[in-house]
Amino acid sequence: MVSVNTRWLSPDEMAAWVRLAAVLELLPAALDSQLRRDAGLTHFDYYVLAMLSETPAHTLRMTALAERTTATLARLSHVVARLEGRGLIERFPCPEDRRATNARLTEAGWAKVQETAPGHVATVRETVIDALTPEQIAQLTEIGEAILHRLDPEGTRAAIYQRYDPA
Amino acid sequence: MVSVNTRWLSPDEMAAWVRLAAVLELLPAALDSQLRRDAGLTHFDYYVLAMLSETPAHTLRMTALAERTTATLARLSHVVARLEGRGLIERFPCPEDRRATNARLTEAGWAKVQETAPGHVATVRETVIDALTPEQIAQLTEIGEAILHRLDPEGTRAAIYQRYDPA
DNA sequence: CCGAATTGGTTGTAGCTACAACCTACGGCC
DNA sequence: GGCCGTAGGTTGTAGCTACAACCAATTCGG
Repeated sequence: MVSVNTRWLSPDEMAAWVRLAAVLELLPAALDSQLRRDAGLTHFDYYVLAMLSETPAHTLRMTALAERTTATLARLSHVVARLEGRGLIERFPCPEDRRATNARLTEAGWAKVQETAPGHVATVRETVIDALTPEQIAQLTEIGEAILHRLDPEGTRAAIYQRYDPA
Repeated sequence: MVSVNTRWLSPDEMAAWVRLAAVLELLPAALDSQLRRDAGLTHFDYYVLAMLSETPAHTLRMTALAERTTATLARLSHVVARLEGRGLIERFPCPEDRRATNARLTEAGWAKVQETAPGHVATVRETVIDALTPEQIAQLTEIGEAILHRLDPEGTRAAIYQRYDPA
């Protein structure tokens, strides 16, 4: 099964990949640890709350929420169940489609987002945004776009980011 | 505790961050799933074996291995214990320092790396490297460097990548 | 309409990671 | 040369994710 003529990485490619791999390992840990320390939330928990907070009624169907957070429905179901247990989210059956479930931010959940957001944004600035020049920000957008196009050609899972178009 | 004047992200910054966050979520999953399917290894398992395979004697002290894989010693200890149970790695006390433990690739472990590497490299090419132009590869190296400098100013945890210098 | 396939979601469980507690060996220092 | 602090690792456990099995509601073909 082993290909006899693998195209190995050139030194330039290796340099880029090794750094990306290290970022992949360290950055999620850094984000998680700030949010856990300051708000008792994982990064994914926060993302779920944040996505709900950006809608007019602070409400989304589970499937829509799963798309916006690039998660599987199973994972989302577990996470929302925990957040519901903590009183930050409430679930109720969708009137239009009786298969579906809506998730809505509670008052406490909305308050949690508002008090957590500044610290999170500050961390993102410190570790990523403020480390880069404006040109690099633009380059990173293009690079991210290119990689996501390979990871998810249909754009079904990560459809959200298209709303944030720099143009 | 909430800062009254948070510097929120501009549209350009938001565009870059949202894409990076999506990559952070999807890329590790893609790498893990290929390696799990084709070799029964997690991406971290593979990294551990790969780092050992790059040394002359296929041997490293646990602490050194932890640095090269940017992991905590506790995590590495669990992982190596599992890989040892599968016969891919063996541990033995370090002669020079009786506190220390050496980890060495077994024959089977070395074979595993050789048969797994091509498929892994192919995945890295498909999802990242071949999606980018040579200019973008260079830009990604710089961007990764800048972010890592914030995540780990001392360079203690991710010292390895300095060996792969494009210059 | 009626049955099959599909959509929307939940739950059980195995496996990995983080965190903290713990143990042994080495080094300095007086 | 004994004591304290630190370095090097291991282990126990709680919590999160992935995977697969499962169930109910809807849609579609004939």
